[in-house]
Amino acid sequence: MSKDKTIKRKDQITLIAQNKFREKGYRAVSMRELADHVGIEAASFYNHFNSKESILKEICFRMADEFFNSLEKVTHDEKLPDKILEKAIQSHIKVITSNTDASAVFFLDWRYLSEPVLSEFLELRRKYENIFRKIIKEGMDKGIFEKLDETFTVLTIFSSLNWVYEWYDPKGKFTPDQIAENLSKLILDGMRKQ
Amino acid sequence: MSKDKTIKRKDQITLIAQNKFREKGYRAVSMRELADHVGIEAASFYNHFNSKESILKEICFRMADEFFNSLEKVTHDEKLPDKILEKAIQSHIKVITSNTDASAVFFLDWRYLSEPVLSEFLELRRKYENIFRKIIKEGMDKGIFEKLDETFTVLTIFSSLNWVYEWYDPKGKFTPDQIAENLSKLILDGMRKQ
DNA sequence: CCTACCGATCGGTAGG
DNA sequence: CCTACCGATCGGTAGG
Repeated sequence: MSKDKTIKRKDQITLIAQNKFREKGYRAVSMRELADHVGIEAASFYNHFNSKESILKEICFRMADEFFNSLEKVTHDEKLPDKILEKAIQSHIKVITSNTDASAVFFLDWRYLSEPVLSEFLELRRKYENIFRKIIKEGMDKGIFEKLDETFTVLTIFSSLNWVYEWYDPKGKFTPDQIAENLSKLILDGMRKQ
Repeated sequence: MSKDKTIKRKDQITLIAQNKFREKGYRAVSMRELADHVGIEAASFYNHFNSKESILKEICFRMADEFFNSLEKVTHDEKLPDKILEKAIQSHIKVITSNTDASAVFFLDWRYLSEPVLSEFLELRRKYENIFRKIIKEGMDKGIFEKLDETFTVLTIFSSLNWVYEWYDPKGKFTPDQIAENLSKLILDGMRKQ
């Protein structure tokens, strides 16, 4: 029970930290400010986290997990490169739109991670991007996609996907599925051999 | 002559600040660190700038100027929506690739601007985006582009364009013109009516 | 989880 | 452009 309570408090802190980091940026949020929102003293944080940075680490690596778990299902289910890519985009968008605050931190504040955690993080990101790259390469090799530079294509795809946290509004006119559909169409039509 | 020297020093500071802000993020760079790189004492900054934030302001608004000036020429020269959009993308990419450090600050650190400057900045950005939006709307109305949500389309275009500063390498395999060409193709083919 | 506190560093100023 | 300095705030610790 005491264990349960601790875990809950840790989650609560993570949630509030995500929100404040997203709003002001990691470096602009102090432990005292975070403490005010949680309703404890700043010193009490250190019962749950070793440092300010370890909160950031928690947020960034949780998101990485989400992305990987979500993508894994897709690559098992589909076979055709354009279908896989479509589903992968959908899965990626789902993760972002379900965690907009954490996404902002994941995409913007990861740079404040220090070594060796920083390298771990970048390695994860590279691995994730490589899965997309492989799908794209296969589509090009099979003549489904136009032959373009792979790195360039992956970079462009991710830049449009990874901006969604910035403008997605749960109460807006697009559902996550509609965003994914439109984005897929725009991207796939641009890539497809004509 | 004394005036000339002052202006040069100010430019030198701006250049170094761009570089450090890009590398570590605005909030993570101290006046003392900047001073070390410039080769003066931290206190001496205040002969050139009123505050740390006014350096950031200088960088952000210089970039805004560059974007506007560059776009203005394009909209005067071309008439067809898809041609205008192509040229506008090229001009946008040129500005980014010619100022990668300043671009990073422009795209990431503008959020540390405080009011009322922040609102001024956002207003400029909105104006710039609206020029693109108009071009796109015209293309849709004329049946050149597929009818999609304009906001969505503009957001997606900018997200892929505005990520270029992150990976562009002057010594890499793509010239700015080639990047613009590939990006235009990917985007326009995705949008064009088929 | 709190009180009490630390050294370090921050942006900025006074005065020359 | 520098020396000398300011108050405020930072992340974090000791000890209970």
